[in-house]
Amino acid sequence: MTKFYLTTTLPYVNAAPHIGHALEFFQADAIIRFYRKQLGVENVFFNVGTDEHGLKIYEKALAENQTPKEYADFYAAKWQEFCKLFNINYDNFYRTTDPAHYKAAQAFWKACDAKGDIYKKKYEGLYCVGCEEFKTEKDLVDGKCPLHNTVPIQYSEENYFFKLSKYKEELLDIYAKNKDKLKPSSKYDELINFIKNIEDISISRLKKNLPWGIPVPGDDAQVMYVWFDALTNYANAVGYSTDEEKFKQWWPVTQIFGPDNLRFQCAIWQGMLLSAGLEPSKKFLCHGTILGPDGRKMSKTIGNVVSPFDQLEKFGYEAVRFYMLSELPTYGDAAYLEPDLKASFNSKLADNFGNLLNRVIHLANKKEASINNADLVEPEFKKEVENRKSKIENLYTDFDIKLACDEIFQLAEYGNKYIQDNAPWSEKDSDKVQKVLNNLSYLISTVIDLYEPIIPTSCENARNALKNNETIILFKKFE
RNA sequence: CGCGGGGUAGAGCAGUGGUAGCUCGUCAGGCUCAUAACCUGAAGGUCAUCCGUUCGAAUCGGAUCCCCGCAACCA
Repeated sequence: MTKFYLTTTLPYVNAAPHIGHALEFFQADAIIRFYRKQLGVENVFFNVGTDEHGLKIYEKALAENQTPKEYADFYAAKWQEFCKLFNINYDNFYRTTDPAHYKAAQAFWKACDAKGDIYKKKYEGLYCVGCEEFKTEKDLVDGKCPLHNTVPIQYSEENYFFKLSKYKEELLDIYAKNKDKLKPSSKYDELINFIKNIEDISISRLKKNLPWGIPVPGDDAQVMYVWFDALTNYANAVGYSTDEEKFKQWWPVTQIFGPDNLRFQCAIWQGMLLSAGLEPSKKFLCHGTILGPDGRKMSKTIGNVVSPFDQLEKFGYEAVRFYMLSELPTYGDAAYLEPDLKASFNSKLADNFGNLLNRVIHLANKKEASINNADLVEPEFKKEVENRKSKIENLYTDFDIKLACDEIFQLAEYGNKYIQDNAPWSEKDSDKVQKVLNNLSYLISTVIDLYEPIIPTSCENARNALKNNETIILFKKFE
């Protein structure tokens, strides 16, 4: 049986979830719900979690008079709450402070080390805490990190390095042979460019400077660089180093992440996998950035930040989710516009889909027609619905969520056209009425199935209403 | 020449070589089962500009102009 394993990136626990996270989680959750339907729940695995080490967290925790662990616990709980509020139905919530993660990350380290890919090097450099990264003089502008506008800390350390450069050719080869590994293809050149200039990376820090990390195996003076330990989670989550059978079943992973993660997920992490002797990730989905209503990047200074919690309160999780999945481009940047959210909800869900459901049930009750009999659906009608359905399923399979939504909308619209053309309300022949309404009930149940990954709660309500011939207002329109 | 994304109907977007599409909005008509919903038709674009490749370009190449991201929160 085919297995499907999907993971989001693990958000760094130094801030509350924002609308961009919501996008990533929505997309992942929609994809996973689709695959659960296709393959069965036992054949899909959905991993999310939190990244909880590193200097930034250490410093923030100290500033708030907490231990780093307390600080991380607080935020991890917040993220779990976030998932609950937005109905993100994960199979596993991974925390990098989990003791099991320590072991697995160390096992991963040892595997790379055994391959001869980890070496010690004295490093004198400027470290930017914001980036969690060493900088060279030419990275700096006026002695400051251009990304964070801060003066980097002068470090002189002997650290462990990972021979990432060793895998340059192999990585290039992998991508040359699998150009569709990364979606969207527009990111491909950027990635190749990065890999061509790839260098070995520092993967540890001195423990006396940074106690908040996973100990390097066999060297108590050092802890792993946060990125190194965090990335291994994708493998560890499905049993790397602890349950080989399980791991074999699920690996390789499909990953979804934002544009800033491209190099980490597609280059560095893939190099680590090669070193550890594991298969590279199966597929990468790189979503876009949600911009403020003014079309610019969200910023507190400008004041164009959209909060997922505010949106939830205002519109409910499904309207927000529907808007972000069906209206915004799946892979491009897009502005978050509340008027568009309302308009798309009103027209596509309430007027188109909800209203169709309502009028069909109304008519069926009024005309005493029995519906929901899939065997009696007219072949030609059935064929039309099935054709559209398989087209939509293909779009889902290719992770083109927005395009799939467009087609589902068209299918419901087809139902509205059909009922209009056949006008069962003025039809005298009760057999004909019966047929038309039964056909429509079949179409509606197909729409319900196809929309379910996007708006699960409403689809369940719709299914119940259809089954019990209850007329309901499925979607209440926004003012 | 720092890196990258983008400029397609009033708005938001699809569309990577073959007669310009979708949703919303607007206008006109129809229907009346339904959440003032539904259906039909129409108006509206020289696909940023220029040059080139091609039988043929929104789509490929070059140049130019403009917008956006690459400081903090952060996908």
